[in-house]
Amino acid sequence: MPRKSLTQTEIDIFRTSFCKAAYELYEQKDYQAVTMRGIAKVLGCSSMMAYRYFENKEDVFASLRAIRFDRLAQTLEEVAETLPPMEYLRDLGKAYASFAHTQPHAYRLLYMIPIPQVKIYPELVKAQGRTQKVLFAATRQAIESGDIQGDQVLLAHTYWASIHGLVSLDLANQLTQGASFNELFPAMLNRMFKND
Amino acid sequence: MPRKSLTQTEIDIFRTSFCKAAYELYEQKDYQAVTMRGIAKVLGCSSMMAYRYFENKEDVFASLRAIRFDRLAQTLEEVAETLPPMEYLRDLGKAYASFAHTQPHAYRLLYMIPIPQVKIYPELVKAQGRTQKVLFAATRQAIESGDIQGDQVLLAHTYWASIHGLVSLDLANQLTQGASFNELFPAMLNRMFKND
DNA sequence: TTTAATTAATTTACAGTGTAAATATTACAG
DNA sequence: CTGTAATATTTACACTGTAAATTAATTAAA
Repeated sequence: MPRKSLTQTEIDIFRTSFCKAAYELYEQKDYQAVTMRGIAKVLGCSSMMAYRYFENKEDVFASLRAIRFDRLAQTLEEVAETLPPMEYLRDLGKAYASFAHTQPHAYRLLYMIPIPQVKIYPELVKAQGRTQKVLFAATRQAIESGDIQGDQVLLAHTYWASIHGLVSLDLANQLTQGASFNELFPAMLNRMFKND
Repeated sequence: MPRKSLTQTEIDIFRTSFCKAAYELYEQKDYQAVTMRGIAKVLGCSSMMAYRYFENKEDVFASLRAIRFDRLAQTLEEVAETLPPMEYLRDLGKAYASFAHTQPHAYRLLYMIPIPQVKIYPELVKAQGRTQKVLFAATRQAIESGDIQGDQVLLAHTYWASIHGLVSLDLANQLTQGASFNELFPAMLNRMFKND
C-alpha cells in the first residue's frame, strides 16, 4: 500500500545535482549568495526538497567541501611518482598550489570558510584524510630514501604548511610589496629543498 | 537654526562602541550571529543608527578587521629587538603565533573570513601594511647583518607564509595525525633557522 | 475499480535578516 | 512661538532558513 520509496541511486542523483547547482552559484557569486531557494530554482524543484535529502544548508556545504577535498586528493594522487623522491615532493607541491590557483573558490571552500563542527560529517573527515595521506606518504619516501632527515610528521607538516601559507596569503590578497605568487613559489620550493 | 551636528569625537565614540559590541558578539558566537539589530540592542539604540555612521554591515566588519590588524601590528612592534637579528626574527614568529593562538577569533577575522573589495577600505589596507612592515624590517636586518642570504622580499614572505600556514591549518582543525601545534611550531622554527 | 495507506512533494507560515524610505524628535536662530 | 535643519526612530520591503500543514502521487488490498 505504500507509495514506492526512492532508491538510493535516485536520492544520490538528486543530492549530486543539488550540490552541483549549489557550487555553481557559489562560484559565480560567493558563500552568502548561495541560498536554498536559489538552488532549488535552478533545479526547478521546490525549496523544501533540499530538506528532505539534506539536513540543512550547512550539510549542503559540508558535501560541497567533501567533494572538493576528494578532487584535491585525486589531483595529488595523479601526480606521477618520479624518482628521486624529492622531485616527487616538489611536483606534489606544484600540483597542490596549482589546484588552489586554478580553482580558488574550491580552495577557499576547503580552508578559508569556517565550518562549525567538522567532526559530525564523517565523509568530510575522510576526504580530508585522503588529501593528507598523499603528502605524508611522499615525505616518508623521501626520509626512507635518505634524501631528508628528521621526523616524518614534522617534515610533512612543515612542507604542507609553507605551501598552504603562501597560497592562502595569496588568495587573501596579502601578497603586496611587489611580490607575486608566481615569483615567490618556485623560489620558496628551491629554498626548501636546497640543503638537506 | 539647525540642530547641533555631532562632533567628530562624538561620532568616533559611537563608532568605537558599536565596533566593540559587534566584536563581543562575534567572539561569543560567530560571524553569522552578528546582526545589526543585535549590536544595536546591546547599545540600546535603534538599529538604523548603524547606517548613519557606517556604510553597511560589511563596513562594520572592515573596521573590526582594521582594529585587529592594528593590534597585531602593535604586538609585533612591542617585541624587543634583541641581537642577534635571527633571535629577533624568531621572537617575532613566536609573537605572531601567540597572537593567533590566544585570539583565534581575531586571527580568523584577519585571514580566514572572506572580505570582498578590500581595497575600498583604506584604513584596512593601512593596518595590513603596518603588520607586514615589522616582519620585512626584521628580515632586512638579518640580511644586512649577514645572518641569512637571499632576496629580502622572498625571505620575508617565505618566513611569514610558513608560520601563517601552520597557524591557519591549526585553526582550521587540519593538524590531525597526532601532531599538535605546540609540538610542531618550535620544531618548525628550529628547522627554518638551522642552516643559513 | 474503488479505497485506504503511506510516502513524496509543495505550499504556507514564522521569525529573523539587511537596509531604503517615511516619519518623528530635537535644538537652535529669528 | 516658529521655521529649519540635523538627528534618531519607526515602518516597510524583499529576502533568508526552515518548521508545520497540506496536497499529490502511487501502491496494494477490498
